[in-house]
Amino acid sequence: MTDVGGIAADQLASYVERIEKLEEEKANLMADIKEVYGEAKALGFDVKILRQIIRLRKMEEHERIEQEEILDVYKRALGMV
Amino acid sequence: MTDVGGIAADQLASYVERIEKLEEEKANLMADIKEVYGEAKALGFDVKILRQIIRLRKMEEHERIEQEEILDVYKRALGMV
Amino acid sequence: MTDVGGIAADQLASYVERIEKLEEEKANLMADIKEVYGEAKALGFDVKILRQIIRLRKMEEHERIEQEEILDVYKRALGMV
Amino acid sequence: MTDVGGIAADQLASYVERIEKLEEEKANLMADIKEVYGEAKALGFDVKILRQIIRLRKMEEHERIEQEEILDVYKRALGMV
DNA sequence: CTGCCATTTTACCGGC
DNA sequence: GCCGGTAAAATGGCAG
Repeated sequence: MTDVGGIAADQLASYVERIEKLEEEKANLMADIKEVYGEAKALGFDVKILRQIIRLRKMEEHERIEQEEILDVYKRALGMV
Repeated sequence: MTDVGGIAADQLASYVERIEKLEEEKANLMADIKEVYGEAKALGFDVKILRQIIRLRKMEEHERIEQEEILDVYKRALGMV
Repeated sequence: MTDVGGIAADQLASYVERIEKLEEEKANLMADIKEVYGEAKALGFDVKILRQIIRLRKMEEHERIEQEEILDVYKRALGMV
Repeated sequence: MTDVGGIAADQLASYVERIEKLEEEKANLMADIKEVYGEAKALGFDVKILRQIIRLRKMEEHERIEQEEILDVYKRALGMV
């Protein structure tokens, strides 16, 4: 299982590489996002509020999903499958 | 400053859109990363350790050494050898 | 600063102890909470929903605070101190 | 099962109360812990490392050793010496 | 027993 | 330089 002498070392290296590549892309995106916030700020928008907006819009979706889940739970509880 | 009446509303909408688009891409990447960890796990690698490796490699070498040294000092002070 | 040979070792040990003690109490509380959820579940309540209730009630308070904060931000933005 | 009409409503309210009370105590403890870390920091201790220590001490000794060993194996496999 | 979701914890980043 | 809040990582519980 964990004999990382032999070909497993190559596999391990491969996984590490793939993850690091993806993480780098992610870091770039995060930097982009930050930049956008910076721009907005430079134009006078309140970043804190802006973040709240983003969060709320995300939540609205989640909330909808969640509501559906609750509904579903109750349906099941009532045998309405 | 924050009078979001007039063209500013458009700007605000634009920023929100841009951010949400970037965040979506980010979410996708995160899903990809998760998937890679899943693969590695399926082949018998220890995911927890793998994450540690990724974390360690993110640090500058000297920084990592330094932290390990401090940790060691604390361990000795506490008799954790 | 970090010469942990000498009295500093005692200090360090003291901090570690204090933290561990508090963490233990916290762990106990968490166990208690879990137990309560377990009881409720045993009586037929849906734990997931119950958690949502708790979360919502907590949020309502936070939301209120948050609203006040936003209001404050806008007041400041408008020079209404 | 989840018909919360009748006496069950009282039960539900009771559970909510109990949980909220426990959560409040938990919040207090968390504040205390934070305070202790703050004190330690004020005296020159490295909080981040201190947290690592606490985490390490939470593990069983042999478990900790084992993890360190696996980590070492992975490091070698990746040429991180 | 595995994968998923929620919770908790850690680290980061900005303002004061 | 610290402190607060905010987001990411990691851990743990639960269901299927």
